[in-house]
Amino acid sequence: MIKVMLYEDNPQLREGLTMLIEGSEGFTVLASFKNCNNVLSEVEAFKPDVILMDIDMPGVNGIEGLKLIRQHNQEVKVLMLTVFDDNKNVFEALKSGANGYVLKKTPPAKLLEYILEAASGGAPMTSSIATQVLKMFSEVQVPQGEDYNLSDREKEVLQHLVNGYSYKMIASDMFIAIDTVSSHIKKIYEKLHVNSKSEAVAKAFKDKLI
Amino acid sequence: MIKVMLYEDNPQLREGLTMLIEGSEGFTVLASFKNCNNVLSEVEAFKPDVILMDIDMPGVNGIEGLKLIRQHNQEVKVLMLTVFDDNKNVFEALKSGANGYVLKKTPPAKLLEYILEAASGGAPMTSSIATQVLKMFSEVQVPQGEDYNLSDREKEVLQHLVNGYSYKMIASDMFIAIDTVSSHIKKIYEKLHVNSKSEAVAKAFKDKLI
DNA sequence: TCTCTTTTCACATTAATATGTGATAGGAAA
DNA sequence: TTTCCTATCACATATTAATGTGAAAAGAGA
Repeated sequence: MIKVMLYEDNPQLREGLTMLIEGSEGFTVLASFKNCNNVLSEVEAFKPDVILMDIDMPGVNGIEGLKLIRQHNQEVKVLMLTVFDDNKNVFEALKSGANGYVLKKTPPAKLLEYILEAASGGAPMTSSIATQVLKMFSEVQVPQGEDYNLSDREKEVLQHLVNGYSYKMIASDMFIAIDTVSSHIKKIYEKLHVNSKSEAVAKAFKDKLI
Repeated sequence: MIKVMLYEDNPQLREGLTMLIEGSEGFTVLASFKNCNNVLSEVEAFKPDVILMDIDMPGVNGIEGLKLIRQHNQEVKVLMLTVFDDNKNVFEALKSGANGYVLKKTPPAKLLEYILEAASGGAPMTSSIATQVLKMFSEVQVPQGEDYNLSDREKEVLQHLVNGYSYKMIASDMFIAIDTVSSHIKKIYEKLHVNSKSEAVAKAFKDKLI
């Protein structure tokens, strides 16, 4: 028996969902609320398996509610329920530890399937949400950080610069003369098109050379 | 009719998949290959709707193949196919623009459903993959980089350091004396526990102060 | 073989940085 | 009101960094 809790401000939808879930074999609704104002004590009291969480609610909304829950409870599965698949909320919810994200227009049968999937450790997502999630990943595209053709020795020196070493320290660390360090650094600056240590360090971070 | 291309090194599986897809109403296999060595010209020649791409292949593997494809073609849907749901590959594939990620143990009927879903712009994912993807999101948590209590003016100076400005440039940019810049930087070094520009810049990047 | 790149070193000079000490003024907090 | 922090500026000095010029050896590649 999967124990469900419901957070949804619309009374009709709240009733409808309750009836749907209660009327299905293997599911039960422990309680339902119209906002997350007392989410912590409620979840603590009812100990549900899955929480259906609307995002747009007056008072403490669904995302804030999720965050509150996750501060104390990593176990309970939280399935976000929303009308819109807008990017910002999706990202925020997933980042905050949601276990799934489905649209309200999901057909009843599918919704029960999603609840079951969440309860058993899956990550149910409406297709349009999954597409968005993938898009977020591909937007993380590292802009193919240029290579600048640094030689091995030059990379080594750059790494030392990033670590905040002075020429003298680099020289002693690499067992070479300070003038050699200077030579390498001249070459590095030339290749990176910079002319100071801090610019080189910044570029190393930005282009993920290190 | 959904036009599918297949990259899979195992001959049995390649044959099996071909038969499955060819034998299904509305699907056709344009061609299949055992590695991605010539993926660009092949995709260019056949213009498939969906590519089923194995990850572990000798020669150019599936992830490299995907990257190659995405350099020239953003349209074709690429569905990654693999035995393992290991974290590194999943992330790399999604980041590189995969449209879905399914395990080989997926039942045939489900696989066809996934292909269809990919073709129509969805993002099919095996449940275990979706769970992983969500986990990645919640791990993105920025570890709340320390604050160091830099004053506004100090943050401004630090930003200039990160941009590679010299004391002189900062002074002229902020309309203050170079000695004032020096004072600010002394204070910054004190607060960040460093004692050089490049260390400060590195720390700024590492702790996301800028 | 010749050329190019990398790695190494040296000497020299100017510019920039790091650091110390000290001072003034305004605003916020105790 | 006194104290603390911030922001400003000044002077001084030692260290470090940036840049130029030049050179030699080793290895890769044409």
